[in-house]
Amino acid sequence: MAQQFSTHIRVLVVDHDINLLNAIEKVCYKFNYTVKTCSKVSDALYLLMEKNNSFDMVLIEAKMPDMDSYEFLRHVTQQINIPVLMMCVDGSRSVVMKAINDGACDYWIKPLTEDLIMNMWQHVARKIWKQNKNLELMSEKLEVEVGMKKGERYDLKLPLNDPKIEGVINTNVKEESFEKNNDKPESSAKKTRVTWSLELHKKFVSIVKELNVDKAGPKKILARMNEPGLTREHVASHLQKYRLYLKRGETKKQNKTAEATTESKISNGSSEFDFQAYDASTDHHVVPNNFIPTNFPHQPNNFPHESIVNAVPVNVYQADSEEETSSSTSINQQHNCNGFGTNSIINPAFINTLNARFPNAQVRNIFLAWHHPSPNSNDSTTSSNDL
DNA sequence: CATCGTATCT
DNA sequence: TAGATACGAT
Repeated sequence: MAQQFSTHIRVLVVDHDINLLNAIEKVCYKFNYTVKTCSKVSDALYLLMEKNNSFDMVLIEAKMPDMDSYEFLRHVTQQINIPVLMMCVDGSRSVVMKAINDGACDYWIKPLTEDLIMNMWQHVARKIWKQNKNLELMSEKLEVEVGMKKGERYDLKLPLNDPKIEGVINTNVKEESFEKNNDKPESSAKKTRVTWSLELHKKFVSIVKELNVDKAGPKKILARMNEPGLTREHVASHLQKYRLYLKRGETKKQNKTAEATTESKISNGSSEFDFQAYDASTDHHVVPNNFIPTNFPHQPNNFPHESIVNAVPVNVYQADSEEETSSSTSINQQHNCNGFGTNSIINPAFINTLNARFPNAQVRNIFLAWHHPSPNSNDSTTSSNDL
């Protein structure tokens, strides 16, 4: 069963310890990953650059002799945009947080177990899903089986286990590249509504900062974002909001220093910013160890997923430390906005991707089930041989 | 013209 | 509220 999970995932493993590389490689074979190992960061970089799109994810040791792994991490997550997992014997909190802040999607404390590797495909799946989410456009809700037209999105009332899902997927696969064809004829281009996920926003912010304090125009930002489907208008609109947010932040700061004493702030509920934990520069979106991420992929309760234990994923909506934010927004509420909820929106492009990556129907369904837990998913694969 | 910034709409 | 759209300015 485990083999199905990892089908077609290509992973690059980087570590100075050849023995470990061999061990990992072996386990990767066992779970059917396509794996390439190298013992130097520079080699890894070269491999990634040489031919892009040749790997789906990277697993790298945090302390490498020849080059700073974190630099590598930042580069890969930002420029190449594939998930990077870090691993190290050092599991101290600061180190882990640094890794996560720099973009690592997980952190494994050595010694590793087979389970970690067995489950690492999930990071790729997650990434794909998030990307899909960013491009989401909510057009008219259609019946699943009726009138599918190019470029439209479908509101799949995900009936899990419903054999129709298979049909839908296959049907949609036929029409590919709906964003490539610029059919002029009378097509009233549907404007996509972009959801600025935290990830996307962080990317945005880092680009704005890098592009310098000054006028980072929508055009330039867009160019560096390199996100298919994203338009200048999208960026412009977001930039406007972001600037507003920055302004509010400043005035707030002033008010704050003015009233040094008598804090007494019960966050008057009103105008405290909720602009989605905006400010990717601070650390407060990182939460302590053993926090279970709630904002993504709800897994069926018994889904094998021990790897997250060591991870320190992000929960955007978790109150930030510096002030008790508008507390009333419960995390549970956020669940609905974030996950697939009851009605899931899935677009054809995403289905294509999903289908390509997980040709096995069962795996796809598991992936979908991931967002739509159902009581009858049973998994009990557990093996933990130390490497 | 293209792009940007702001106001306004949904 | 977040994101899209309209529109005048540069």
